[in-house]
Amino acid sequence: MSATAGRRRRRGTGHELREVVLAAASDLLAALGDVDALTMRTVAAASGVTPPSVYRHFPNKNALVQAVIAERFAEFTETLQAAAATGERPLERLEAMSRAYVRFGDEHPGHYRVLFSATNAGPAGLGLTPEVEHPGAASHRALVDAVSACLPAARREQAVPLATELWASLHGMVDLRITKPDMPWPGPDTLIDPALTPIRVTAAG
Amino acid sequence: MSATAGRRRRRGTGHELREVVLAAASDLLAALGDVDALTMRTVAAASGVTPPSVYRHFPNKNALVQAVIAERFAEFTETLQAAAATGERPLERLEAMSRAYVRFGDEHPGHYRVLFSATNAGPAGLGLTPEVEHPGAASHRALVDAVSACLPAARREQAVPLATELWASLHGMVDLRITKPDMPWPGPDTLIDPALTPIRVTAAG
DNA sequence: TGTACATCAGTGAACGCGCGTTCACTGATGTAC
DNA sequence: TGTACATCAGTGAACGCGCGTTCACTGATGTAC
Repeated sequence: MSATAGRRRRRGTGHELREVVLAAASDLLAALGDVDALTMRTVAAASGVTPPSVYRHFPNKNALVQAVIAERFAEFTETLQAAAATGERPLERLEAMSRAYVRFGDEHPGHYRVLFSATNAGPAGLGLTPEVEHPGAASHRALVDAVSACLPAARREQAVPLATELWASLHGMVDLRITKPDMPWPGPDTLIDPALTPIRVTAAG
Repeated sequence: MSATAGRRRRRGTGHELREVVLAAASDLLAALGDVDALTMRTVAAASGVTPPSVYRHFPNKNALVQAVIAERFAEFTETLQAAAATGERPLERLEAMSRAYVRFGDEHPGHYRVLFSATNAGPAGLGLTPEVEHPGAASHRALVDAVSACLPAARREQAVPLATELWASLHGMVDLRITKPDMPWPGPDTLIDPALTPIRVTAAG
């Protein structure tokens, strides 16, 4: 993040600055919570470098943002999976995963918004092509799998709608807690338990 | 929206253009879904007028945006209350209100995002002062009241957390359906019914 | 070991653009005489 | 009824700014001889 290295970088190790720039952009997006508010100039300054240097490592702003998003989605997916690994029974694992989801949003509100609040349409949209898999697809699969594991084989076809409904609840509480921090929000656990009720009912009944 | 009136407006009726500008800004925000993507120039052009004319009726962009938000929140609140009026029993009324909430988001995705997705912090934040009531406070009260009416008197103190949880579910499904339209979303009714379960349980048990 | 050279990650300056906003001005209107 | 005037909602042009991005250039480095 500082300019100590300057121009003294050695040949063949040119990816050092790439890492620095990526980290700076990630930190700035965490603070800003908005892709449009990020500028190449502030990324360069936070990396201790002039703006054109950033273009030696990323062809344009969108490529830089996409790289950060890919990194943070990977981290998010790992967080979910690590939490799920702590439980014994499938329902415990799903509950741990749900709590980890909300905790990620609470602890990284800026990143959460960048990952989940972008429209990908209109002028502010990211240039995602339908050919490539969405960078958040892995986390979505993790959630569907965790729900599926709770259901008896005969009801597995309900995993997708049930996971979607759970996702909506989790996303809603995280997003509202971020955008309306002044409201008297109940603790996350108060909200997570009821969100799991439909899955418990389907699993048991 | 057209330039027919031109400069021929009469003294004392100067609010005609104010209405035109307000409607143009509202339509543009519906299409853009993002306050930052709205420009005073496009508002002026859509109103059939030059940019400085807009400043005869609104002191700056933020004031114009706030006026649109106030209008649309009022419309949203009326939509919720009108839907609630159709039901007989309190639970029917709350269900009708929930459906109206989701329908509003489906039918006015751009406006919904402008109303509920703004951060009010950071560079893109709206200049809301804590002194004045939030423009969406009335709709929130309507939801709390509808939940409260479903509960026996002894459990009324749970109205706020239960309403918050319902709000999170509704907001989550609307927001995700808007931002990820390519996903295979189940119909809204499939998602609304489970979201009401905690309230049904609390009302009955 | 010493020197000439090719490489390429960095720089300083600038580009064109669109933005919110301001300025002096204009000319159709309603009013006073 | 006719004319001079004050009003003020509109205009055309421009401001300063920050943005993404490009350009020719530089100078420390590793390599070949």
